Formats: sequence, structure tokens, C-alpha cells
Amino acid sequence: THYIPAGAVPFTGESLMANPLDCTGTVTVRKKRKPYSKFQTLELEKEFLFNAYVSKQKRWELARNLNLTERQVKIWFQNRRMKSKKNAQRSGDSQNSNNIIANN
Amino acid sequence: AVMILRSRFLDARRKRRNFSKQATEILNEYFYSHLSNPYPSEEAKEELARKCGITMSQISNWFGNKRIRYKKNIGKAQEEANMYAAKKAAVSGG
DNA sequence: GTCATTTATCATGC
DNA sequence: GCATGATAAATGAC
Repeated sequence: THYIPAGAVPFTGESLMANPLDCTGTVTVRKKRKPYSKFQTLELEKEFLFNAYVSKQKRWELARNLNLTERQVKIWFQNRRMKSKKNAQRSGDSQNSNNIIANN
Repeated sequence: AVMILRSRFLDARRKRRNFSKQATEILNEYFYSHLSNPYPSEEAKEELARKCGITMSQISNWFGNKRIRYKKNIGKAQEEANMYAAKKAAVSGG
């Protein structure tokens, strides 16, 4: 009842490979995953220790200082929260989940 | 210092072990018998996890890797599919 | 916002 | 040397 991997190539039966052409002629290309630098990750982690949710103002600052887009910063915090939740489950801890050393 | 500790924890976590032959067999059977829609429901995942003796996350990881790597091998040697298709036919056919 | 994914990359097994 | 499992960016559904 769910899941349509629109941006990518889905598992539509046997016809897997689908051209990324839209009916309007628009081409949607998924951005290639590019690992962040050590510095970028460290700065993001430091801010995440402060709070798991970043304000618009802080997001703008981080994006500017780390040479990332605001969207990238937003996505990073989203993924980081999911990671934190996953680590909390693994540790059987329901209270604290923002500790880098304990959960990583 | 923090980075060093963090790196060591990361290394420890990424230390992987291959699944048992039996678990891989179960997962492949499910995958190739649901090739048109290889997205197991939550219930199916739980059952697979129980039968394979691994976690739900590991089930999700396996299917994620399997789907992308299967697609990448379309056109190449994908005799695995034929193998499990034959097995399925043998089971249903008797 | 969460969250199941896709995809590339990482680190290991053999 | 690749196969394989786990993780890190990035997308889309809801």
C-alpha cells in the first residue's frame, strides 16, 4: 500500500530500467552521494550535541560555514536523528540517545 | 581524542560477519519468489528475522543490498535467479 | 517532522 | 581481488 521510489529506478516487475524522462521532458537526476569531510561531520556533530533540532538561523550559519546547502544540513540532522534512535534501540536505552561516544 | 574513540567504535560496529548459509538460503528464496515486488512487509520481515536468527535491521540491509546489486547484475550472470526459480518449480511441481 | 528506501562508500571476510 | 554486510548522503511518501 506504500512505497513508490520515484526518483530512482523502481522494481516494476521485469522492466527495471526506466528512462528518467518525464512526460514534460523534464529530466530528474538523483544527486550522487558525496561523503562529507571530517571537519564538516565534526561541526555537525557538535551542533547535534546541543540539540537534535536545528533552527532556521543555525541551519543557515552551518550551511555557510561548512560550505553546504541548507537542504543538506536539514537532511543531515534528519538522518542523524534516525541514527540516534536506532542506536538507542540497540543499547536498550530510552532516555539518552545523544551521546556520540556511547552510541557510536 | 574524541575522534579516535569514535573511529574505534565505528570500526567495531562495521566489523561484519557473514550470515549463515541457511539464513542466506531463506532470504534468497524469498527474494526470488517475490522478484516482481521484493519488498517484504513488516510482518514478513519479522518472520524472516526470526527464521534467519538476525535482526530486523539486518533484514532491511540485506534486501536493500540485494535489490540494488540484483539490478546491477541484470544482463550479467544471474544464474542465482534461475537456480531458485527451479527450486521453487520443484517444490510446487513435486 | 518521521521513516522506508536508493545509492555510493566503507570495512571486513575469504 | 571481489563478495558481503553496515553505514553515510539523498530522495520521496505521508
